Formats: sequence, structure tokens, C-alpha cells
Amino acid sequence: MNSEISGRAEDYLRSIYEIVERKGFARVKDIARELNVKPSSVVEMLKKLQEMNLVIYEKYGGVRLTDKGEELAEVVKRRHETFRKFLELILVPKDVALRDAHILEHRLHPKTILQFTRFVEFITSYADHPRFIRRWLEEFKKYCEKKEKEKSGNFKSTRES
Amino acid sequence: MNSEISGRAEDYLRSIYEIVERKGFARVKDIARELNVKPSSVVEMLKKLQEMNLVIYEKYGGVRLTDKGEELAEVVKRRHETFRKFLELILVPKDVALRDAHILEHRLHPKTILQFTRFVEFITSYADHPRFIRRWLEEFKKYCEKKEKEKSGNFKSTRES
DNA sequence: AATTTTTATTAGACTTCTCTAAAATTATTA
DNA sequence: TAATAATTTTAGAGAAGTCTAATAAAAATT
Repeated sequence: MNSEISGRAEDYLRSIYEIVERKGFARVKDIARELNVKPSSVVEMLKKLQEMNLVIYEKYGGVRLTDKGEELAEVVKRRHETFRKFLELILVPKDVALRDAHILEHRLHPKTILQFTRFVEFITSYADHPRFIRRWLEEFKKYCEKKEKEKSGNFKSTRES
Repeated sequence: MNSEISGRAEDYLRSIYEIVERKGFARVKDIARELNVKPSSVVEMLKKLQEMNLVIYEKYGGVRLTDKGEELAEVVKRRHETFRKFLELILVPKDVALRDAHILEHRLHPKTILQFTRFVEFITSYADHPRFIRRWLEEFKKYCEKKEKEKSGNFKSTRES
């Protein structure tokens, strides 16, 4: 009845999708490690995902995504990539970007996601061509470097609000 | 012992801060309306916030922020503003931007928040000056308009992944 | 094949935030 | 001021996700 999927459930879906993608099948253990939870929590969630017809799994057996589950996982993954790329574009360090993309990817309005997507598209597709985008990116980088310097040379300032 | 504050608690803090700011004092009812929860939920949270020394409140009386609470609320509010501005910059409609800024503002790494902040600073402080930033914003706007047209003229396409 | 190790599952508890319904308090107004 | 209305509080329960500890099943090793 309730076709709402929780942010957490999306994490599980994406995780399963990615594990399957790179090693052919997903085990409870893998998912647990990837999401930093205990195996028992994974089993709980798998039951729920099965309820929702997003995965098929049998006790002690492997986990597969249904077509519906795979579709959804792909959407989630694309979203994730968008946010990861975006964060790297605004010069968030790679490891942090990866982590925080997970946080950004849930619960935003489709309009918002669309605009993030376009922004990233716009920048990346134009980045090697017109000078003004490249120049802009360089300018921003310089701006950040300047701020970094200010930070380290300056004791009494600049809380990271 | 645990000085971690939950995202939800931050919502309550910001809400109280803003209500006090515009009408001098906050009542349970106001907070409930602003956050779309029942008054009983507000009372629950107020108890927790008091535990953490972030608010002072007496039964059936008003709510005030402590110095610590106010400080934190201001940080949260600044963060919120940053995200709201950012979303409007990438042309998310105002109402959606307001809503989604709430979602963005929690749990991101300080580095990420810092970069968002700088990005917004960079764009807004340069926006009236150098041509290339203005040109860039205009270019992005055009890009979005083109995409909008494609969307409406096109039946079988462009799911909003 | 029997034993040990690894992995998966269940049961039950806990946390955080929420709700409803009923009771208590404060405010309004007749 | 007495009655009514609005607001706040409590008590108890529920949803979502997590955990630990015990148990079950599968896989690996001897």
C-alpha cells in the first residue's frame, strides 16, 4: 500500500546494486560492511525490501534485485554520482565528497535534483571548451586558496559556521 | 555526556530562534506549527534541549534559548541561508529551495559546508563585477531554458532521474 | 565424514522521534 | 467569577532502524 521508500532503504538498494555490479552477487556480510551496520540489521532490511518487491532473497541464499529494484537503484546511483561530482566540482575533498553525497542524495525535491544535475552537466560538458567556464573554475580555485591561506595565517578568526 | 546534537534537534533550535526573532517569544504551538508536528512532540523535544542546556523553559511558560543554544541556532541558521541561496543560484524555485535547504543543512561534513559557503560567497560577491561570472550565470540560465523546452516538446523522454 | 569456522537468522531490547487521547493549566469572554 | 475555549502536558504506544546474544545453516578444514 505504501510505496514510499525510506532514505535508508535507498542506501541498501544502491549498495546491493554496486556489490552485484562488481562481484556478481551480494551477500549479507558485504552489505553490512559497506553500510557499516551489523548483519542482523541487513537481514531486517532485506525483509522489508522483499515486502516492497525490490529484492528477491532466500534465507541463507544470495540477494538479487527485482527489475523494479534495479530500476530504482539505478536512479539512486545516478543521483549519487551527480552529487559526488558536484561536491568535487566545488572542491570538497574526494573522500568527504563520497561520504556526503550519500547524505545529499535522499529526500530532496525532484526539482532540486534536476537542477543539481543540470548544473553538473553544464559545467562538465562545457569545461574543456569555452574559456569562460574554465576561467571561472580557476577563479574559484584561487578564491579558495586565498581563503585557505587566510585561515592558517590567522589565529582569532574564521569559524567555519 | 553526549554532546552530539541530532539534526532534528537543530531544526527545533532554528525554529525557536526564528520565532523569538520575529515575535519576541516562542510558544509550543508556534513551534509545532512551524515544524508540522503535534504540540506533544514539541514538549518532548524541549525537555531534551533543556537537558542539553540549549533552552530554558518552564511548564506552561515561554521558551528561551540559552547563550549556548543561541550560538548554535545562529550557526544552523547561517548554514540554512547558505543552502537556500545556493539552491536559488542553481535556479531551484524559491519555495522548493526553502524546503530543501532544511534537508541539506544537517549532517554534512564541515569541509563540505565550508565549500558550499565559499561557492555562494564567490558567486554573489563577484556577480555584479567581472563579466565572466555574470556571463556564466546567464549561460547556465539559457542552458536550463533549453532543457525545459526539450522537456515539454518531448513525450517519450527525459525521466528526471 | 566429523569438526571447526564463517556466515546468516532470530528474538528481544533500545533510541529517536512521532502520534493520540486524556488531564492539567492558562486565557478568554459572557 | 463562572463557564468556555485554547494551550500545554503527560502517559502510553508505534514506526524505523539499530544493536547484542543466542541459534542455525553453510562452508572450509582436517
